[in-house]
Amino acid sequence: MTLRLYDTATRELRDFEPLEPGRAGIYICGLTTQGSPHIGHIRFAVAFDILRRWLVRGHRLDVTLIRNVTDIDDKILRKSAENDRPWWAWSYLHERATTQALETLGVLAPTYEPRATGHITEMVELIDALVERGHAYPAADDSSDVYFDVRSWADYGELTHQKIEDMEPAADADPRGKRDPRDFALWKGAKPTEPATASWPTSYGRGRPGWHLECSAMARKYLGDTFDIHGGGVDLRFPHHENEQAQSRAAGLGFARYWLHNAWVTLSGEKMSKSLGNTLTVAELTKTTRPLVLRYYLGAAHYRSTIEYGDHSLDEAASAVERIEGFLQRALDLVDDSGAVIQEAATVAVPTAFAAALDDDVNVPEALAVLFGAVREGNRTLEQGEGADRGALRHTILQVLAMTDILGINPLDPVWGSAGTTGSAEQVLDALVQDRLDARAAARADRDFATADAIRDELTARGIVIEDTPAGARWVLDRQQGPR
RNA sequence: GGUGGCGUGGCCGAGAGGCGAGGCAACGGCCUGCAAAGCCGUCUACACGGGUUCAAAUCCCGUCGCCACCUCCA
Repeated sequence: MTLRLYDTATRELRDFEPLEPGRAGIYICGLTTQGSPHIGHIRFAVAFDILRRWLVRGHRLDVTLIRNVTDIDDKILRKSAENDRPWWAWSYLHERATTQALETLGVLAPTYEPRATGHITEMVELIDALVERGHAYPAADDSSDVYFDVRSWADYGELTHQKIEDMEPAADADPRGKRDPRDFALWKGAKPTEPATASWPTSYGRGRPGWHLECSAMARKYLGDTFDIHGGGVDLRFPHHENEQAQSRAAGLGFARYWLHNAWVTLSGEKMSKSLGNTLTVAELTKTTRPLVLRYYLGAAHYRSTIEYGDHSLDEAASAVERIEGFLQRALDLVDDSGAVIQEAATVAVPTAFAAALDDDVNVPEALAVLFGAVREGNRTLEQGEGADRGALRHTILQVLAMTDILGINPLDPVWGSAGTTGSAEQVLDALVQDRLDARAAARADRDFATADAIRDELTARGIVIEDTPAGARWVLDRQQGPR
C-alpha cells in the first residue's frame, strides 16, 4: 500500500516516501492570530488532521506535526492598535480562540506549536547565512530592513511556476532600499510609530521578522533542514510558500519534499475571508450545530475541492452523521460486550477499499462511500432482529468505528461530550423517559393506541424521538430540534 | 499581463476512456396498529460546439461562464 499525494510543486501525484523510514515530519502554517478563526481556517486544520491520522493509523508512521503561530505581523500590529490593545495580548487572545475552536472540532493537538516571536535568534541565523551566501542584503537606506535578493536565486518562482519578469512588484516596504521591486523583507526595521515591544535587537538594527522567515526558521528547528510535508491553503502558495522555499534553499537547506494545499470554503461562490467580511465562525455555528456535524461537513469533501457553504449544508451533514450514529447505537445495543468492541476498534484494520481511497491523495469522499457501505450492510444485519448474526454485526461495528476514527468523526469519541457515553444527567433522563415508554408499551399491549400515541406525541414535543425495534422502544434526542 | 482551479442528476459531492461512487431530498414498496428508524426500488447526470476512438463525463481543439493567486490571507 503506497500513499500517493498531490504535490503542488510538481503538479502530480507522487508516491509518499518518508525521508526517514517510520517517521514523517509535517509543517502546516497559516493560523494567524489577527482575528477570530472561521470555518475556512478550520477546514484547513481538519484536512491535515485527517492526513495525520491516516499516516499514524494506516501507515504506522511516527508523525511530528508542527503548526506555527505567526504572532507578529503588520496586521496584528494594525488591528491591535485600532482596538487599543497590546499586540501580544491581541495575538494571544486569538491564538486561544483558535485552539479552542480546533479542540471543539476534534482536531488533534499538534506535536508542537511554536510562535514566531520565540524564534528570533533562529531567524537571525538564517538571515546571516543568506547574507553570507549573497542571497540577502541590508537595505540601501538606513531602514534596518534586510531583503532577500530574488535575482540571486535562479530557482525563484519554481514552486508556483512563475517567472520573475511576470510578477507584480512587492509593496510591503519602501522600494527605495530594494535592488529589485520583487525582493521581499526578511527583516523589517523598527518604525517610530510601532510599539517598542514589537522589535528585537540584531546586528542589522532593531526590528521584527518578515512574514515568511519564521516558517523557514521554525520548520528547520523542529523538523530538520529537510522534511517531508509542508501544507497550507492555496492562497499561501504565493508569495508565502514560494518565499519560504527560496530563502531556505538559498540558505543551503533542502526544505519541504512535498507541498500540499487545500482549497476554500466559499460562500455564494466567494472565498470566505476576513477581508471580505463573509466569515462564519466556529463559535457562531456551534450554537446551533453539533461540533461533530460541523467536523463532518468540513472534512467530507476532497481537500483540494472548493466547498460551497449553503443553507442546507449542515442539515445534510447532520442527517448523514445521524445515519452513522443510528447504526452504531442500535448495533451496540445488540452486542453483549460493547465496551470491549469499542476498545478493540482502536487497533482493528480498516477495509482495503477504505485504505485505498485514503492512499489516493486522501480521497475522503470515496472513503465515506466505503463507510456508508458498511453502515448499510450493518443495518441489513440488524433487520434480522434477534436472529441477527452477532459475529458479523460485531465485525461491522469494528469497521465503522475504525473508519470514523481515522476521519475524526467517531460519534463515540469522548471529544464530542456526552454522545455515546452516559453522563449522570442522561441517566436520570433515561429513567424518566423509560417510565413513559413502559406506560406506552402497556397501552400498546392493550391496543389502546390513543394513549400510546399521546405519550409518544408528548415525548416528541419535548424533543425525544421514539424508535420501535424488535427489542422494544428506544429513544434519542431529536438532533434537528435541539442542537444538532 | 502572468500563474492556477472549477462547471457532474432536484441539492451536495467522488470519479477521469468501457464497468450505475456515496450522502441529502423526493416518490413507490416492505416492515409497523399508525409513526420513526431501517431495508428494497425509482429519478441513469457530466457547461456548450467540434474532433480522436470500436467506445468520451473522462483525451484533444475551440467557445462560454465562474473563481483564486501575483507580497494581508486557510
